[in-house]
Amino acid sequence: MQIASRLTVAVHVLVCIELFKPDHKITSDFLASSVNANPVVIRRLLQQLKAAGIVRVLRGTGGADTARPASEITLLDIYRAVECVEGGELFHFHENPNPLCPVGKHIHTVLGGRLAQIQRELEHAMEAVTIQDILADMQAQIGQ
Amino acid sequence: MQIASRLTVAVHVLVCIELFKPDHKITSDFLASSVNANPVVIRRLLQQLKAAGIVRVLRGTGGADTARPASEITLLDIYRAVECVEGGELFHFHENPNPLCPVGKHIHTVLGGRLAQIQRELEHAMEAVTIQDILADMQAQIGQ
DNA sequence: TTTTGATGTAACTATTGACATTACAACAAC
DNA sequence: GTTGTTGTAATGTCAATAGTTACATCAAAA
Repeated sequence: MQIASRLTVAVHVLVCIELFKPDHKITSDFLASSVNANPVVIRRLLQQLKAAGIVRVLRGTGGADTARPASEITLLDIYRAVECVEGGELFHFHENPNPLCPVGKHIHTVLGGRLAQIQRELEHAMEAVTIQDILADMQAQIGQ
Repeated sequence: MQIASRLTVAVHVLVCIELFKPDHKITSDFLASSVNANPVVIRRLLQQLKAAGIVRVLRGTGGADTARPASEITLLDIYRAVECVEGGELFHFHENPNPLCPVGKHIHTVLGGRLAQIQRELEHAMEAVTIQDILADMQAQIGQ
Protein backbone atom coordinates (compact mmCIF):
# COMPACT_ATOMS: atom_id res chain seq x y z
CA MET A 1 0.00 0.00 0.00
CA GLN A 2 0.83 3.62 0.05
CA ILE A 3 2.03 5.98 2.67
CA ALA A 4 -0.83 8.38 3.26
CA SER A 5 -0.64 11.96 2.07
CA ARG A 6 -0.23 13.24 5.61
CA LEU A 7 3.55 13.15 5.20
CA THR A 8 3.53 15.32 2.09
CA VAL A 9 0.98 17.68 3.62
CA ALA A 10 3.15 18.00 6.74
CA VAL A 11 6.19 18.87 4.66
CA HIS A 12 4.11 21.37 2.70
CA VAL A 13 2.98 22.98 5.95
CA LEU A 14 6.49 23.19 7.38
CA VAL A 15 7.88 24.72 4.21
CA CYS A 16 5.08 27.29 4.26
CA ILE A 17 5.87 28.17 7.84
CA GLU A 18 9.55 28.67 7.13
CA LEU A 19 8.94 30.60 3.94
CA PHE A 20 6.12 32.87 5.03
CA LYS A 21 6.65 33.49 8.73
CA PRO A 22 8.49 36.79 8.12
CA ASP A 23 5.46 38.20 6.29
CA HIS A 24 2.32 36.42 7.52
CA LYS A 25 0.79 35.15 10.70
CA ILE A 26 0.67 31.39 10.17
CA THR A 27 -2.89 30.34 10.97
CA SER A 28 -4.55 27.05 10.15
CA ASP A 29 -6.72 28.92 7.68
CA PHE A 30 -3.69 30.32 5.90
CA LEU A 31 -2.07 26.89 5.66
CA ALA A 32 -5.32 25.24 4.64
CA SER A 33 -5.63 27.65 1.74
CA SER A 34 -2.18 26.75 0.41
CA VAL A 35 -2.64 23.01 0.87
CA ASN A 36 -6.24 23.24 -0.31
CA ALA A 37 -7.60 21.26 2.61
CA ASN A 38 -9.91 21.80 5.53
CA PRO A 39 -8.46 23.94 8.37
CA VAL A 40 -9.44 21.27 10.89
CA VAL A 41 -7.28 18.73 9.09
CA ILE A 42 -4.38 21.17 9.30
CA ARG A 43 -4.99 21.76 13.01
CA ARG A 44 -4.99 18.05 13.72
CA LEU A 45 -1.76 17.70 11.78
CA LEU A 46 -0.21 20.58 13.70
CA GLN A 47 -1.19 18.83 16.93
CA GLN A 48 0.73 15.74 15.84
CA LEU A 49 3.75 17.81 14.88
CA LYS A 50 3.50 19.67 18.18
CA ALA A 51 3.35 16.43 20.18
CA ALA A 52 6.57 15.40 18.44
CA GLY A 53 8.25 18.68 19.37
CA ILE A 54 8.51 19.85 15.78
CA VAL A 55 6.26 22.90 15.93
CA ARG A 56 4.78 25.27 18.48
CA VAL A 57 1.21 26.48 18.20
CA LEU A 58 -0.16 29.52 20.04
CA ARG A 59 -3.71 29.07 21.17
CA GLY A 60 -5.52 32.30 21.82
CA THR A 61 -3.71 34.67 19.55
CA GLY A 62 -3.11 32.08 16.93
CA GLY A 63 -0.11 31.17 14.82
CA ALA A 64 2.27 28.26 14.35
CA ASP A 65 6.04 28.17 14.17
CA THR A 66 8.78 25.59 14.03
CA ALA A 67 10.21 24.54 17.37
CA ARG A 68 13.74 24.07 16.05
CA PRO A 69 15.82 25.00 13.00
CA ALA A 70 14.74 23.60 9.64
CA SER A 71 18.10 21.89 9.32
CA GLU A 72 17.25 19.78 12.37
CA ILE A 73 13.88 18.52 11.15
CA THR A 74 14.24 15.40 9.02
CA LEU A 75 11.65 13.63 6.91
CA LEU A 76 11.93 10.74 9.34
CA ASP A 77 10.99 13.01 12.25
CA ILE A 78 7.92 14.12 10.34
CA TYR A 79 7.04 10.63 9.19
CA ARG A 80 7.16 9.33 12.73
CA ALA A 81 5.14 12.27 13.98
CA VAL A 82 2.25 11.98 11.54
CA GLU A 83 2.10 8.34 10.53
CA CYS A 84 0.44 6.83 13.53
CA VAL A 85 1.10 3.22 12.57
CA GLU A 86 0.89 0.63 15.30
CA GLY A 87 4.40 0.08 16.58
CA GLY A 88 5.79 2.11 13.70
CA GLU A 89 5.69 -0.96 11.49
CA LEU A 90 5.71 -0.13 7.80
CA PHE A 91 4.75 -3.61 6.68
CA HIS A 92 1.51 -5.08 7.82
CA PHE A 93 1.30 -8.78 8.64
CA HIS A 94 -1.69 -10.99 8.05
CA GLU A 95 -3.07 -12.03 11.42
CA ASN A 96 -3.70 -15.59 12.50
CA PRO A 97 -1.63 -17.75 10.19
CA ASN A 98 -2.27 -21.40 10.97
CA PRO A 99 0.09 -22.44 13.79
CA LEU A 100 -0.37 -26.10 12.88
CA CYS A 101 1.45 -25.44 9.63
CA PRO A 102 5.20 -24.96 10.16
CA VAL A 103 5.22 -22.06 7.72
CA GLY A 104 2.25 -20.43 9.43
CA LYS A 105 3.94 -20.93 12.78
CA HIS A 106 7.22 -19.24 11.86
CA ILE A 107 6.42 -16.82 9.06
CA HIS A 108 6.15 -13.86 11.40
CA THR A 109 9.51 -14.47 13.05
CA VAL A 110 11.33 -15.24 9.82
CA LEU A 111 9.89 -12.59 7.52
CA GLY A 112 9.57 -10.00 10.27
CA GLY A 113 13.32 -9.81 10.70
CA ARG A 114 13.93 -9.21 7.01
CA LEU A 115 11.20 -6.59 6.74
CA ALA A 116 12.50 -4.77 9.81
CA GLN A 117 15.90 -4.47 8.14
CA ILE A 118 14.29 -3.08 4.98
CA GLN A 119 12.34 -0.59 7.05
CA ARG A 120 15.54 0.52 8.76
CA GLU A 121 17.05 1.27 5.37
CA LEU A 122 14.02 3.30 4.40
CA GLU A 123 14.21 5.26 7.62
CA HIS A 124 17.91 5.86 7.11
CA ALA A 125 17.13 7.37 3.70
CA MET A 126 14.41 9.56 5.18
CA GLU A 127 16.72 10.77 7.89
CA ALA A 128 19.12 12.14 5.28
CA VAL A 129 16.66 14.79 4.05
CA THR A 130 15.77 17.86 6.12
CA ILE A 131 13.23 20.63 5.74
CA GLN A 132 16.20 22.89 5.08
CA ASP A 133 16.98 20.81 1.96
CA ILE A 134 13.41 21.01 0.72
CA LEU A 135 13.34 24.72 1.44
CA ALA A 136 16.49 25.28 -0.61
CA ASP A 137 15.01 23.32 -3.54
CA MET A 138 11.80 25.30 -3.21
CA GLN A 139 13.56 28.67 -3.24
CA ALA A 140 15.53 27.60 -6.32
CA GLN A 141 12.27 26.69 -8.08
CA ILE A 142 10.58 29.92 -7.08
CA GLY A 143 13.58 31.91 -8.20
CA GLN A 144 13.27 30.62 -11.74
CA MET B 1 -0.02 4.31 6.36
CA GLN B 2 0.85 0.71 6.15
CA ILE B 3 1.70 -1.54 3.31
CA ALA B 4 -1.18 -3.95 2.98
CA SER B 5 -0.72 -7.50 4.13
CA ARG B 6 -0.81 -8.84 0.59
CA LEU B 7 3.00 -8.75 0.44
CA THR B 8 3.42 -10.90 3.54
CA VAL B 9 0.67 -13.27 2.41
CA ALA B 10 2.36 -13.62 -0.98
CA VAL B 11 5.68 -14.49 0.64
CA HIS B 12 3.90 -16.96 2.90
CA VAL B 13 2.31 -18.60 -0.14
CA LEU B 14 5.57 -18.82 -2.07
CA VAL B 15 7.41 -20.33 0.88
CA CYS B 16 4.62 -22.89 1.27
CA ILE B 17 4.88 -23.81 -2.39
CA GLU B 18 8.63 -24.32 -2.22
CA LEU B 19 8.50 -26.22 1.03
CA PHE B 20 5.55 -28.52 0.38
CA LYS B 21 5.54 -29.16 -3.33
CA PRO B 22 7.44 -32.45 -2.98
CA ASP B 23 4.73 -33.83 -0.70
CA HIS B 24 1.44 -32.06 -1.48
CA LYS B 25 -0.50 -30.81 -4.42
CA ILE B 26 -0.57 -27.05 -3.89
CA THR B 27 -4.20 -25.98 -4.15
CA SER B 28 -5.74 -22.69 -3.15
CA ASP B 29 -7.54 -24.54 -0.36
CA PHE B 30 -4.26 -25.93 0.96
CA LEU B 31 -2.63 -22.49 0.91
CA ALA B 32 -5.71 -20.83 2.39
CA SER B 33 -5.58 -23.20 5.32
CA SER B 34 -1.97 -22.29 6.12
CA VAL B 35 -2.50 -18.56 5.70
CA ASN B 36 -5.88 -18.80 7.40
CA ALA B 37 -7.68 -16.84 4.74
CA ASN B 38 -10.38 -17.41 2.18
CA PRO B 39 -9.38 -19.55 -0.86
CA VAL B 40 -10.73 -16.90 -3.22
CA VAL B 41 -8.36 -14.35 -1.76
CA ILE B 42 -5.50 -16.77 -2.38
CA ARG B 43 -6.64 -17.39 -5.94
CA ARG B 44 -6.76 -13.67 -6.63
CA LEU B 45 -3.26 -13.32 -5.22
CA LEU B 46 -2.00 -16.21 -7.34
CA GLN B 47 -3.44 -14.48 -10.40
CA GLN B 48 -1.39 -11.40 -9.64
CA LEU B 49 1.76 -13.47 -9.13
CA LYS B 50 1.03 -15.36 -12.34
CA ALA B 51 0.58 -12.13 -14.31
CA ALA B 52 4.03 -11.10 -13.06
CA GLY B 53 5.54 -14.39 -14.22
CA ILE B 54 6.36 -15.54 -10.69
CA VAL B 55 4.11 -18.60 -10.49
CA ARG B 56 2.29 -20.96 -12.78
CA VAL B 57 -1.19 -22.20 -11.97
CA LEU B 58 -2.74 -25.29 -13.56
CA ARG B 59 -6.40 -24.87 -14.21
CA GLY B 60 -8.22 -28.14 -14.64
CA THR B 61 -6.14 -30.48 -12.55
CA GLY B 62 -5.26 -27.82 -10.03
CA GLY B 63 -2.02 -26.88 -8.37
CA ALA B 64 0.39 -23.94 -8.28
CA ASP B 65 4.15 -23.86 -8.66
CA THR B 66 6.87 -21.25 -8.95
CA ALA B 67 7.78 -20.24 -12.47
CA ARG B 68 11.48 -19.77 -11.70
CA PRO B 69 13.99 -20.69 -8.98
CA ALA B 70 13.41 -19.27 -5.50
CA SER B 71 16.79 -17.56 -5.70
CA GLU B 72 15.49 -15.46 -8.59
CA ILE B 73 12.34 -14.20 -6.89
CA THR B 74 13.01 -11.06 -4.88
CA LEU B 75 10.77 -9.26 -2.41
CA LEU B 76 10.72 -6.39 -4.88
CA ASP B 77 9.34 -8.66 -7.61
CA ILE B 78 6.58 -9.76 -5.28
CA TYR B 79 5.90 -6.26 -4.01
CA ARG B 80 5.49 -4.96 -7.54
CA ALA B 81 3.29 -7.91 -8.47
CA VAL B 82 0.79 -7.57 -5.64
CA GLU B 83 0.82 -3.91 -4.65
CA CYS B 84 -1.21 -2.37 -7.41
CA VAL B 85 -0.36 1.22 -6.56
CA GLU B 86 -0.88 3.87 -9.18
CA GLY B 87 2.42 4.38 -10.95
CA GLY B 88 4.18 2.33 -8.29
CA GLU B 89 4.46 5.38 -6.07
CA LEU B 90 5.07 4.56 -2.45
CA PHE B 91 4.32 8.06 -1.23
CA HIS B 92 0.93 9.51 -1.89
CA PHE B 93 0.66 13.21 -2.66
CA HIS B 94 -2.19 15.43 -1.62
CA GLU B 95 -4.06 16.48 -4.73
CA ASN B 96 -4.86 20.06 -5.71
CA PRO B 97 -2.45 22.21 -3.70
CA ASN B 98 -3.18 25.86 -4.34
CA PRO B 99 -1.26 26.92 -7.49
CA LEU B 100 -1.58 30.56 -6.48
CA CYS B 101 0.71 29.89 -3.54
CA PRO B 102 4.33 29.42 -4.62
CA VAL B 103 4.70 26.51 -2.23
CA GLY B 104 1.51 24.89 -3.51
CA LYS B 105 2.69 25.41 -7.05
CA HIS B 106 6.08 23.72 -6.65
CA ILE B 107 5.69 21.25 -3.78
CA HIS B 108 5.09 18.32 -6.08
CA THR B 109 8.18 18.94 -8.18
CA VAL B 110 10.44 19.68 -5.25
CA LEU B 111 9.35 17.01 -2.80
CA GLY B 112 8.63 14.42 -5.46
CA GLY B 113 12.26 14.20 -6.46
CA ARG B 114 13.39 13.59 -2.90
CA LEU B 115 10.73 10.99 -2.24
CA ALA B 116 11.52 9.17 -5.47
CA GLN B 117 15.13 8.81 -4.31
CA ILE B 118 13.98 7.43 -0.97
CA GLN B 119 11.69 4.98 -2.72
CA ARG B 120 14.59 3.81 -4.89
CA GLU B 121 16.56 3.01 -1.75
CA LEU B 122 13.65 1.04 -0.33
CA GLU B 123 13.34 -0.92 -3.54
CA HIS B 124 17.06 -1.59 -3.56
CA ALA B 125 16.75 -3.08 -0.08
CA MET B 126 13.80 -5.22 -1.14
CA GLU B 127 15.68 -6.46 -4.16
CA ALA B 128 18.42 -7.84 -1.92
CA VAL B 129 16.15 -10.44 -0.32
CA THR B 130 14.95 -13.52 -2.21
CA ILE B 131 12.48 -16.28 -1.46
CA GLN B 132 15.53 -18.54 -1.20
CA ASP B 133 16.76 -16.45 1.74
CA ILE B 134 13.40 -16.62 3.49
CA LEU B 135 13.22 -20.33 2.81
CA ALA B 136 16.63 -20.89 4.39
CA ASP B 137 15.60 -18.92 7.49
CA MET B 138 12.37 -20.89 7.64
CA GLN B 139 14.12 -24.24 7.46
CA ALA B 140 16.51 -23.18 10.20
CA GLN B 141 13.54 -22.23 12.40
CA ILE B 142 11.73 -25.47 11.68
CA GLY B 143 14.87 -27.46 12.37
CA GLN B 144 15.06 -26.14 15.91
C1' DT C 1 -17.79 -39.58 -22.34
C1' DT C 2 -18.87 -38.66 -17.89
C1' DT C 3 -17.26 -37.58 -13.51
C1' DT C 4 -14.37 -35.19 -10.49
C1' DG C 5 -11.96 -31.64 -8.35
C1' DA C 6 -9.85 -27.55 -9.11
C1' DT C 7 -9.38 -22.74 -10.98
C1' DG C 8 -11.15 -18.05 -12.73
C1' DT C 9 -14.17 -14.56 -11.76
C1' DA C 10 -18.32 -11.87 -10.84
C1' DA C 11 -21.30 -9.95 -7.34
C1' DC C 12 -22.22 -8.53 -2.89
C1' DT C 13 -21.10 -7.32 1.89
C1' DA C 14 -18.39 -5.87 5.91
C1' DT C 15 -14.73 -3.49 7.86
C1' DT C 16 -11.33 -0.19 8.21
C1' DG C 17 -8.81 4.19 7.68
C1' DA C 18 -8.29 8.76 5.82
C1' DC C 19 -10.26 12.87 5.19
C1' DA C 20 -14.01 16.56 5.01
C1' DT C 21 -17.22 19.11 7.47
C1' DT C 22 -19.91 21.28 11.16
C1' DA C 23 -20.14 22.87 15.60
C1' DC C 24 -18.64 24.66 19.71
C1' DA C 25 -15.84 25.20 24.03
C1' DA C 26 -11.34 27.12 25.53
C1' DC C 27 -8.18 30.52 25.22
C1' DA C 28 -5.02 34.87 24.83
C1' DA C 29 -4.55 39.48 23.48
C1' DC C 30 -6.63 43.73 22.62
C1' DG D 1 -15.92 41.81 27.31
C1' DT D 2 -14.91 41.33 22.27
C1' DT D 3 -12.48 39.10 18.81
C1' DG D 4 -10.04 35.81 16.24
C1' DT D 5 -7.95 31.56 16.71
C1' DT D 6 -7.02 26.95 18.40
C1' DG D 7 -8.52 22.23 20.29
C1' DT D 8 -11.55 18.62 19.69
C1' DA D 9 -15.76 15.88 19.39
C1' DA D 10 -19.34 14.05 16.36
C1' DT D 11 -20.69 12.68 11.96
C1' DG D 12 -20.52 11.64 6.99
C1' DT D 13 -18.16 10.20 2.77
C1' DC D 14 -15.13 7.60 0.09
C1' DA D 15 -11.74 4.11 -1.29
C1' DA D 16 -9.21 -0.09 -0.37
C1' DT D 17 -9.05 -4.65 1.56
C1' DA D 18 -10.82 -8.71 2.32
C1' DG D 19 -14.60 -12.31 3.28
C1' DT D 20 -18.20 -14.90 1.16
C1' DT D 21 -21.27 -17.18 -2.14
C1' DA D 22 -22.04 -18.81 -6.52
C1' DC D 23 -21.04 -20.65 -10.76
C1' DA D 24 -18.91 -21.24 -15.41
C1' DT D 25 -14.64 -23.21 -17.13
C1' DC D 26 -11.36 -26.46 -17.50
C1' DA D 27 -8.08 -30.83 -17.56
C1' DA D 28 -7.40 -35.31 -16.31
C1' DA D 29 -8.89 -39.71 -14.68
C1' DA D 30 -12.34 -43.23 -14.45
